[in-house]
Amino acid sequence: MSYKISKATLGRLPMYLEFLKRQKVENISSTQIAKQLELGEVLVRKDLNAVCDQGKPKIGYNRERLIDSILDCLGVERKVSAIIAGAGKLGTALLDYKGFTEFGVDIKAAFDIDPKKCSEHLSNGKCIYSMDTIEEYCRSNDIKIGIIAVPQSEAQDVCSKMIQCNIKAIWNLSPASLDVPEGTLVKNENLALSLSFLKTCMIRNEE
Amino acid sequence: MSYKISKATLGRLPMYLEFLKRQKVENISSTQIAKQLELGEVLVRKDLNAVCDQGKPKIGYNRERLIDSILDCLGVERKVSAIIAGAGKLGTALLDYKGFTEFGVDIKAAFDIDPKKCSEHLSNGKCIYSMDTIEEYCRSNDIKIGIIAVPQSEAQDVCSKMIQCNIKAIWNLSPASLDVPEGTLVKNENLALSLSFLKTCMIRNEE
DNA sequence: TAGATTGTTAATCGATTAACAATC
DNA sequence: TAGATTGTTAATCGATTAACAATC
Repeated sequence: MSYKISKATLGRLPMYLEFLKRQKVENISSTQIAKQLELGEVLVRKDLNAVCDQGKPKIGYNRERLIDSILDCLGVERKVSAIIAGAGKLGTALLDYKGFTEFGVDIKAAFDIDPKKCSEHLSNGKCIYSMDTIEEYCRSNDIKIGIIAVPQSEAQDVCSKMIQCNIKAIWNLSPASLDVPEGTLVKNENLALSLSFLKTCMIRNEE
Repeated sequence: MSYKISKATLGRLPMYLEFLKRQKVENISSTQIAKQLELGEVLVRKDLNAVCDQGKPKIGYNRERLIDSILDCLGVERKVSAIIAGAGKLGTALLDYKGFTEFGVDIKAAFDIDPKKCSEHLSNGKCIYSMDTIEEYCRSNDIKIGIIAVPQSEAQDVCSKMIQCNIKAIWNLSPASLDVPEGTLVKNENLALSLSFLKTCMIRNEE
Protein backbone atom coordinates (compact mmCIF):
# COMPACT_ATOMS: atom_id res chain seq x y z
CA MET A 1 0.00 0.00 0.00
CA SER A 2 1.63 3.22 1.25
CA TYR A 3 4.82 3.03 -0.78
CA LYS A 4 7.21 5.86 -1.34
CA ILE A 5 5.97 9.03 0.26
CA SER A 6 8.36 11.96 0.19
CA LYS A 7 9.73 13.22 3.48
CA ALA A 8 8.23 16.61 2.77
CA THR A 9 4.78 15.07 2.46
CA LEU A 10 5.29 12.85 5.49
CA GLY A 11 6.20 15.94 7.50
CA ARG A 12 2.93 17.65 6.58
CA LEU A 13 0.63 14.71 7.32
CA PRO A 14 0.31 15.50 11.03
CA MET A 15 -0.84 19.03 10.14
CA TYR A 16 -3.57 17.63 7.96
CA LEU A 17 -4.47 15.12 10.61
CA GLU A 18 -4.83 17.70 13.33
CA PHE A 19 -6.88 19.95 11.06
CA LEU A 20 -9.17 17.19 9.83
CA LYS A 21 -9.88 16.00 13.36
CA ARG A 22 -11.20 19.45 14.24
CA GLN A 23 -13.67 19.53 11.34
CA LYS A 24 -17.29 18.45 11.53
CA VAL A 25 -18.19 17.94 7.86
CA GLU A 26 -18.48 14.62 6.05
CA ASN A 27 -16.47 15.64 3.00
CA ILE A 28 -13.83 18.29 2.58
CA SER A 29 -12.09 19.75 -0.48
CA SER A 30 -8.39 20.30 -0.97
CA THR A 31 -9.20 23.96 -1.60
CA GLN A 32 -10.58 24.40 1.90
CA ILE A 33 -7.71 22.54 3.53
CA ALA A 34 -5.18 24.59 1.60
CA LYS A 35 -6.78 27.89 2.57
CA GLN A 36 -6.91 27.03 6.27
CA LEU A 37 -3.38 25.67 6.46
CA GLU A 38 -1.91 28.33 4.15
CA LEU A 39 -0.56 25.84 1.64
CA GLY A 40 -0.87 25.68 -2.14
CA GLU A 41 -3.97 23.75 -3.12
CA VAL A 42 -2.16 21.63 -5.68
CA LEU A 43 0.35 20.73 -3.00
CA VAL A 44 -2.41 19.54 -0.72
CA ARG A 45 -3.90 17.53 -3.54
CA LYS A 46 -0.58 15.89 -4.29
CA ASP A 47 -0.01 15.07 -0.65
CA LEU A 48 -3.45 13.56 -0.20
CA ASN A 49 -3.03 11.69 -3.42
CA ALA A 50 0.14 10.04 -2.18
CA VAL A 51 -1.63 8.93 0.94
CA CYS A 52 -5.16 7.89 0.13
CA ASP A 53 -7.52 6.81 -2.56
CA GLN A 54 -9.01 9.32 -4.92
CA GLY A 55 -11.20 12.21 -3.95
CA LYS A 56 -14.34 13.00 -5.87
CA PRO A 57 -14.68 16.02 -8.16
CA LYS A 58 -17.18 18.55 -6.86
CA ILE A 59 -17.33 16.75 -3.50
CA GLY A 60 -13.80 16.41 -2.23
CA TYR A 61 -12.44 13.81 0.13
CA ASN A 62 -14.29 11.79 2.73
CA ARG A 63 -13.02 13.19 6.00
CA GLU A 64 -13.06 9.99 8.03
CA ARG A 65 -11.41 7.89 5.37
CA LEU A 66 -8.79 10.58 4.95
CA ILE A 67 -8.03 10.55 8.66
CA ASP A 68 -7.75 6.78 8.64
CA SER A 69 -5.40 6.83 5.66
CA ILE A 70 -3.15 9.40 7.32
CA LEU A 71 -3.09 7.50 10.61
CA ASP A 72 -2.19 4.44 8.60
CA CYS A 73 0.67 6.17 6.76
CA LEU A 74 2.07 7.64 9.95
CA GLY A 75 1.85 4.23 11.58
CA VAL A 76 0.04 5.74 14.56
CA GLU A 77 -1.80 2.56 15.42
CA ARG A 78 1.55 0.85 15.79
CA LYS A 79 2.70 1.55 19.36
CA VAL A 80 6.40 2.07 19.93
CA SER A 81 8.16 2.30 23.28
CA ALA A 82 10.82 4.87 24.12
CA ILE A 83 13.05 5.78 27.04
CA ILE A 84 14.86 8.95 28.03
CA ALA A 85 18.49 9.12 29.07
CA GLY A 86 18.96 12.05 31.43
CA ALA A 87 16.40 13.19 33.97
CA GLY A 88 17.34 16.84 34.16
CA LYS A 89 14.70 19.50 33.67
CA LEU A 90 14.28 18.79 29.97
CA GLY A 91 14.23 15.01 30.36
CA THR A 92 11.68 15.20 33.13
CA ALA A 93 9.55 17.65 31.16
CA LEU A 94 9.40 15.17 28.28
CA LEU A 95 8.70 12.22 30.56
CA ASP A 96 5.81 14.18 31.98
CA TYR A 97 4.35 15.37 28.69
CA LYS A 98 1.23 13.59 27.50
CA GLY A 99 1.18 14.64 23.85
CA PHE A 100 3.33 11.80 22.51
CA THR A 101 0.89 8.93 22.99
CA GLU A 102 -1.45 10.50 20.46
CA PHE A 103 1.11 9.56 17.81
CA GLY A 104 1.74 6.11 19.18
CA VAL A 105 4.94 6.79 21.07
CA ASP A 106 4.98 5.66 24.68
CA ILE A 107 7.80 7.06 26.80
CA LYS A 108 8.18 4.42 29.47
CA ALA A 109 10.84 5.73 31.83
CA ALA A 110 13.90 7.93 32.26
CA PHE A 111 17.41 7.08 33.46
CA ASP A 112 19.94 9.19 35.33
CA ILE A 113 23.35 8.76 36.94
CA ASP A 114 22.36 10.90 39.91
CA PRO A 115 21.00 8.53 42.59
CA LYS A 116 19.03 11.37 44.14
CA LYS A 117 16.85 11.56 41.06
CA CYS A 118 16.24 7.85 40.82
CA SER A 119 13.10 6.15 42.08
CA GLU A 120 11.23 9.39 41.80
CA HIS A 121 7.69 8.76 40.70
CA LEU A 122 6.15 11.42 38.56
CA SER A 123 2.50 12.45 38.61
CA ASN A 124 1.70 10.07 35.77
CA GLY A 125 3.23 7.06 37.49
CA LYS A 126 6.37 7.02 35.40
CA CYS A 127 9.65 6.38 37.05
CA ILE A 128 13.32 7.44 36.94
CA TYR A 129 15.82 4.60 37.22
CA SER A 130 19.56 4.35 37.67
CA MET A 131 21.53 4.71 34.46
CA ASP A 132 23.22 1.38 35.26
CA THR A 133 20.01 -0.44 34.49
CA ILE A 134 19.29 1.19 31.14
CA GLU A 135 20.59 -1.65 28.97
CA GLU A 136 18.74 -4.37 30.81
CA TYR A 137 15.56 -2.31 30.80
CA CYS A 138 15.71 -1.65 27.07
CA ARG A 139 16.28 -5.28 26.24
CA SER A 140 13.49 -6.63 28.38
CA ASN A 141 10.95 -3.97 27.43
CA ASP A 142 11.44 -3.91 23.66
CA ILE A 143 12.46 -0.26 23.56
CA LYS A 144 12.81 1.03 20.00
CA ILE A 145 13.45 4.75 20.46
CA GLY A 146 16.09 6.37 22.67
CA ILE A 147 15.84 10.00 23.69
CA ILE A 148 19.08 11.69 24.66
CA ALA A 149 18.72 14.49 27.19
CA VAL A 150 22.10 14.27 28.92
CA PRO A 151 24.88 16.89 28.78
CA GLN A 152 26.93 17.06 25.60
CA SER A 153 29.93 15.33 27.18
CA GLU A 154 27.97 12.17 27.94
CA ALA A 155 25.84 12.05 24.82
CA GLN A 156 28.05 9.78 22.70
CA ASP A 157 28.48 7.25 25.51
CA VAL A 158 24.79 7.02 26.13
CA CYS A 159 24.14 6.79 22.41
CA SER A 160 26.52 3.84 22.05
CA LYS A 161 24.83 2.06 24.94
CA MET A 162 21.47 2.56 23.29
CA ILE A 163 22.67 1.08 20.06
CA GLN A 164 24.04 -1.94 21.89
CA CYS A 165 20.62 -2.75 23.21
CA ASN A 166 18.91 -2.67 19.84
CA ILE A 167 17.55 0.83 19.77
CA LYS A 168 16.93 1.75 16.15
CA ALA A 169 16.11 5.45 16.34
CA ILE A 170 17.58 8.22 18.45
CA TRP A 171 16.10 11.59 19.23
CA ASN A 172 19.05 13.70 20.21
CA LEU A 173 18.22 16.76 22.30
CA SER A 174 21.83 17.38 23.25
CA PRO A 175 24.05 19.68 21.20
CA ALA A 176 26.47 16.81 20.51
CA SER A 177 26.71 15.33 17.05
CA LEU A 178 26.53 11.58 17.28
CA ASP A 179 28.37 8.77 15.56
CA VAL A 180 26.07 5.88 14.77
CA PRO A 181 26.31 2.78 12.60
CA GLU A 182 24.44 2.66 9.32
CA GLY A 183 20.83 1.71 9.75
CA THR A 184 20.36 3.69 12.93
CA LEU A 185 18.22 6.79 12.57
CA VAL A 186 19.22 9.99 14.35
CA LYS A 187 17.13 13.12 14.59
CA ASN A 188 18.91 16.06 16.11
CA GLU A 189 16.78 18.50 18.02
CA ASN A 190 19.19 21.20 19.02
CA LEU A 191 17.04 23.75 20.78
CA ALA A 192 19.80 26.32 21.19
CA LEU A 193 20.47 26.22 17.45
CA SER A 194 16.83 26.49 16.69
CA LEU A 195 16.35 29.60 18.80
CA SER A 196 19.58 31.02 17.47
CA PHE A 197 18.33 30.53 13.93
CA LEU A 198 15.16 32.43 14.75
CA LYS A 199 17.19 35.27 16.20
CA THR A 200 19.43 35.42 13.14
CA CYS A 201 16.42 35.52 10.82
CA MET A 202 14.90 38.27 12.95
CA ILE A 203 18.01 40.41 12.80
CA ARG A 204 18.34 39.93 9.06
CA ASN A 205 14.63 40.65 8.66
CA GLU A 206 14.99 44.09 10.19
CA GLU A 207 17.46 45.38 7.66
CA MET B 1 28.31 43.36 3.95
CA SER B 2 26.74 39.94 4.53
CA TYR B 3 23.95 40.19 2.00
CA LYS B 4 21.75 37.38 0.83
CA ILE B 5 22.70 34.13 2.45
CA SER B 6 20.34 31.23 1.79
CA LYS B 7 18.42 29.80 4.70
CA ALA B 8 20.04 26.44 4.09
CA THR B 9 23.49 27.97 4.48
CA LEU B 10 22.43 30.02 7.49
CA GLY B 11 21.20 26.85 9.12
CA ARG B 12 24.58 25.17 8.72
CA LEU B 13 26.69 28.03 10.02
CA PRO B 14 26.35 27.04 13.69
CA MET B 15 27.64 23.55 12.80
CA TYR B 16 30.73 25.05 11.23
CA LEU B 17 31.14 27.41 14.15
CA GLU B 18 31.01 24.67 16.73
CA PHE B 19 33.43 22.52 14.75
CA LEU B 20 35.90 25.35 14.12
CA LYS B 21 35.96 26.32 17.77
CA ARG B 22 37.09 22.82 18.68
CA GLN B 23 40.05 22.86 16.27
CA LYS B 24 43.57 23.91 17.18
CA VAL B 25 45.12 24.61 13.76
CA GLU B 26 45.71 28.02 12.21
CA ASN B 27 44.29 27.19 8.81
CA ILE B 28 41.77 24.60 7.78
CA SER B 29 40.61 23.33 4.39
CA SER B 30 37.05 22.83 3.21
CA THR B 31 37.98 19.20 2.52
CA GLN B 32 38.70 18.56 6.18
CA ILE B 33 35.59 20.35 7.37
CA ALA B 34 33.45 18.43 4.89
CA LYS B 35 34.84 15.09 5.95
CA GLN B 36 34.31 15.72 9.64
CA LEU B 37 30.81 17.11 9.28
CA GLU B 38 29.80 14.61 6.60
CA LEU B 39 28.91 17.23 4.04
CA GLY B 40 29.88 17.62 0.39
CA GLU B 41 33.11 19.54 0.09
CA VAL B 42 31.78 21.82 -2.62
CA LEU B 43 28.82 22.58 -0.41
CA VAL B 44 31.13 23.61 2.41
CA ARG B 45 33.09 25.79 0.03
CA LYS B 46 29.96 27.48 -1.23
CA ASP B 47 28.75 28.10 2.29
CA LEU B 48 32.05 29.56 3.44
CA ASN B 49 32.20 31.61 0.29
CA ALA B 50 28.87 33.21 1.03
CA VAL B 51 30.04 34.13 4.49
CA CYS B 52 33.66 35.18 4.39
CA ASP B 53 36.49 36.40 2.22
CA GLN B 54 38.36 34.01 0.01
CA GLY B 55 40.33 31.04 1.20
CA LYS B 56 43.77 30.34 -0.16
CA PRO B 57 44.52 27.43 -2.50
CA LYS B 58 46.76 24.83 -0.91
CA ILE B 59 46.29 26.43 2.52
CA GLY B 60 42.58 26.74 3.13
CA TYR B 61 40.84 29.21 5.37
CA ASN B 62 42.19 31.05 8.36
CA ARG B 63 40.37 29.51 11.27
CA GLU B 64 40.01 32.57 13.44
CA ARG B 65 38.88 34.84 10.65
CA LEU B 66 36.37 32.21 9.61
CA ILE B 67 34.98 32.04 13.12
CA ASP B 68 34.68 35.81 13.26
CA SER B 69 32.90 35.93 9.91
CA ILE B 70 30.41 33.31 10.99
CA LEU B 71 29.76 35.01 14.31
CA ASP B 72 29.22 38.18 12.35
CA CYS B 73 26.75 36.59 9.94
CA LEU B 74 24.80 34.96 12.72
CA GLY B 75 24.70 38.27 14.53
CA VAL B 76 25.96 36.61 17.70
CA GLU B 77 27.61 39.74 19.03
CA ARG B 78 24.24 41.44 18.89
CA LYS B 79 22.51 40.54 22.15
CA VAL B 80 18.77 40.03 22.04
CA SER B 81 16.46 39.61 25.02
CA ALA B 82 13.72 37.02 25.24
CA ILE B 83 11.02 35.98 27.69
CA ILE B 84 9.08 32.76 28.18
CA ALA B 85 5.32 32.56 28.58
CA GLY B 86 4.47 29.51 30.65
CA ALA B 87 6.57 28.22 33.53
CA GLY B 88 5.64 24.57 33.34
CA LYS B 89 8.34 21.93 33.18
CA LEU B 90 9.39 22.83 29.66
CA GLY B 91 9.35 26.58 30.23
CA THR B 92 11.39 26.23 33.41
CA ALA B 93 13.84 23.90 31.70
CA LEU B 94 14.45 26.50 29.01
CA LEU B 95 14.74 29.33 31.54
CA ASP B 96 17.34 27.29 33.33
CA TYR B 97 19.36 26.25 30.28
CA LYS B 98 22.64 28.09 29.75
CA GLY B 99 23.30 27.24 26.09
CA PHE B 100 21.41 30.15 24.58
CA THR B 101 23.72 32.99 25.63
CA GLU B 102 26.46 31.54 23.46
CA PHE B 103 24.39 32.62 20.45
CA GLY B 104 23.52 35.99 21.90
CA VAL B 105 20.04 35.24 23.17
CA ASP B 106 19.37 36.16 26.77
CA ILE B 107 16.24 34.67 28.28
CA LYS B 108 15.39 37.16 31.01
CA ALA B 109 12.38 35.74 32.78
CA ALA B 110 9.30 33.55 32.56
CA PHE B 111 5.64 34.34 33.19
CA ASP B 112 2.83 32.16 34.46
CA ILE B 113 -0.80 32.50 35.51
CA ASP B 114 -0.31 30.20 38.48
CA PRO B 115 0.54 32.43 41.48
CA LYS B 116 2.25 29.50 43.17
CA LYS B 117 4.92 29.46 40.50
CA CYS B 118 5.54 33.19 40.58
CA SER B 119 8.42 34.78 42.46
CA GLU B 120 10.34 31.57 42.31
CA HIS B 121 14.00 32.23 41.87
CA LEU B 122 15.89 29.67 39.88
CA SER B 123 19.47 28.63 40.48
CA ASN B 124 20.74 31.14 37.97
CA GLY B 125 18.93 34.05 39.58
CA LYS B 126 16.19 34.23 36.99
CA CYS B 127 12.64 34.80 38.09
CA ILE B 128 9.07 33.77 37.28
CA TYR B 129 6.54 36.60 37.30
CA SER B 130 2.78 36.85 37.12
CA MET B 131 1.38 36.66 33.59
CA ASP B 132 -0.43 39.96 34.28
CA THR B 133 2.86 41.81 34.16
CA ILE B 134 4.14 40.37 30.89
CA GLU B 135 3.23 43.32 28.70
CA GLU B 136 4.72 45.92 30.97
CA TYR B 137 7.86 43.87 31.39
CA CYS B 138 8.35 43.39 27.66
CA ARG B 139 7.90 47.08 26.94
CA SER B 140 10.28 48.30 29.59
CA ASN B 141 12.97 45.68 28.95
CA ASP B 142 13.13 45.82 25.16
CA ILE B 143 12.17 42.18 24.69
CA LYS B 144 12.44 41.09 21.07
CA ILE B 145 11.74 37.35 21.21
CA GLY B 146 8.78 35.63 22.84
CA ILE B 147 8.87 31.95 23.69
CA ILE B 148 5.52 30.22 23.98
CA ALA B 149 5.45 27.31 26.39
CA VAL B 150 1.83 27.43 27.51
CA PRO B 151 -0.87 24.84 26.77
CA GLN B 152 -2.34 24.85 23.28
CA SER B 153 -5.57 26.50 24.41
CA GLU B 154 -3.79 29.61 25.66
CA ALA B 155 -1.15 29.89 22.96
CA GLN B 156 -2.99 32.28 20.62
CA ASP B 157 -3.91 34.66 23.45
CA VAL B 158 -0.37 34.84 24.71
CA CYS B 159 0.89 35.26 21.18
CA SER B 160 -1.41 38.23 20.56
CA LYS B 161 -0.24 39.84 23.79
CA MET B 162 3.35 39.42 22.72
CA ILE B 163 2.72 41.08 19.42
CA GLN B 164 1.03 44.00 21.15
CA CYS B 165 4.17 44.72 23.07
CA ASN B 166 6.43 44.82 20.06
CA ILE B 167 7.82 41.31 20.03
CA LYS B 168 9.05 40.59 16.53
CA ALA B 169 9.84 36.88 16.66
CA ILE B 170 8.04 34.01 18.32
CA TRP B 171 9.39 30.59 19.16
CA ASN B 172 6.32 28.44 19.51
CA LEU B 173 6.79 25.29 21.55
CA SER B 174 3.08 24.63 21.82
CA PRO B 175 1.27 22.46 19.29
CA ALA B 176 -1.01 25.37 18.37
CA SER B 177 -0.66 27.03 14.99
CA LEU B 178 -0.56 30.77 15.47
CA ASP B 179 -2.09 33.67 13.59
CA VAL B 180 0.31 36.59 13.38
CA PRO B 181 0.43 39.80 11.35
CA GLU B 182 2.83 40.10 8.45
CA GLY B 183 6.33 40.98 9.55
CA THR B 184 6.23 38.83 12.67
CA LEU B 185 8.43 35.76 12.51
CA VAL B 186 7.15 32.47 13.92
CA LYS B 187 9.17 29.33 14.35
CA ASN B 188 7.17 26.31 15.37
CA GLU B 189 8.95 23.77 17.49
CA ASN B 190 6.43 21.03 17.90
CA LEU B 191 8.26 18.37 19.87
CA ALA B 192 5.48 15.80 19.66
CA LEU B 193 5.46 16.12 15.86
CA SER B 194 9.19 15.86 15.73
CA LEU B 195 9.31 12.64 17.72
CA SER B 196 6.35 11.30 15.78
CA PHE B 197 8.21 11.99 12.54
CA LEU B 198 11.19 10.04 13.79
CA LYS B 199 8.97 7.13 14.71
CA THR B 200 7.28 7.15 11.30
CA CYS B 201 10.65 7.15 9.54
CA MET B 202 11.79 4.28 11.74
CA ILE B 203 8.76 2.18 10.94
CA ARG B 204 9.09 2.86 7.24
CA ASN B 205 12.79 2.13 7.46
CA GLU B 206 12.21 -1.38 8.72
CA GLU B 207 10.21 -2.54 5.73
C1' DT C 1 56.70 22.04 -12.29
C1' DA C 2 53.31 19.19 -9.55
C1' DG C 3 49.86 18.95 -6.24
C1' DA C 4 46.61 20.53 -3.11
C1' DT C 5 43.16 23.38 -2.71
C1' DT C 6 40.20 27.04 -4.19
C1' DG C 7 36.13 29.19 -6.88
C1' DT C 8 32.84 28.90 -10.83
C1' DT C 9 29.84 27.17 -14.32
C1' DA C 10 26.73 23.64 -15.71
C1' DA C 11 24.00 19.48 -14.49
C1' DT C 12 21.05 17.15 -11.35
C1' DC C 13 17.70 16.48 -7.92
C1' DG C 14 13.59 17.15 -5.06
C1' DA C 15 9.90 19.93 -4.02
C1' DT C 16 6.57 23.30 -5.36
C1' DT C 17 3.71 25.77 -8.57
C1' DA C 18 1.29 26.71 -13.01
C1' DA C 19 -1.51 25.22 -16.66
C1' DC C 20 -4.84 22.33 -18.12
C1' DA C 21 -7.56 18.26 -19.13
C1' DA C 22 -10.86 14.97 -16.83
C1' DT C 23 -14.97 14.03 -14.12
C1' DC C 24 -18.96 14.10 -11.25
C1' DT D 1 -24.94 21.82 -19.74
C1' DA D 2 -22.14 24.57 -16.26
C1' DG D 3 -19.34 24.66 -12.37
C1' DA D 4 -16.68 22.92 -8.80
C1' DT D 5 -13.29 20.08 -7.91
C1' DT D 6 -10.11 16.51 -9.03
C1' DG D 7 -5.60 14.51 -11.04
C1' DT D 8 -1.69 15.02 -14.32
C1' DT D 9 1.86 16.94 -17.13
C1' DA D 10 5.14 20.56 -17.72
C1' DA D 11 7.59 24.62 -15.77
C1' DT D 12 9.90 26.76 -12.04
C1' DC D 13 12.60 27.21 -8.05
C1' DG D 14 16.17 26.35 -4.56
C1' DA D 15 19.63 23.50 -3.06
C1' DT D 16 23.16 20.20 -3.98
C1' DT D 17 26.55 17.88 -6.78
C1' DA D 18 29.71 17.18 -10.75
C1' DA D 19 33.12 18.85 -13.74
C1' DC D 20 36.66 21.79 -14.41
C1' DA D 21 39.51 25.87 -14.68
C1' DA D 22 42.35 28.99 -11.62
C1' DT D 23 45.89 29.71 -8.14
C1' DC D 24 49.31 29.49 -4.59
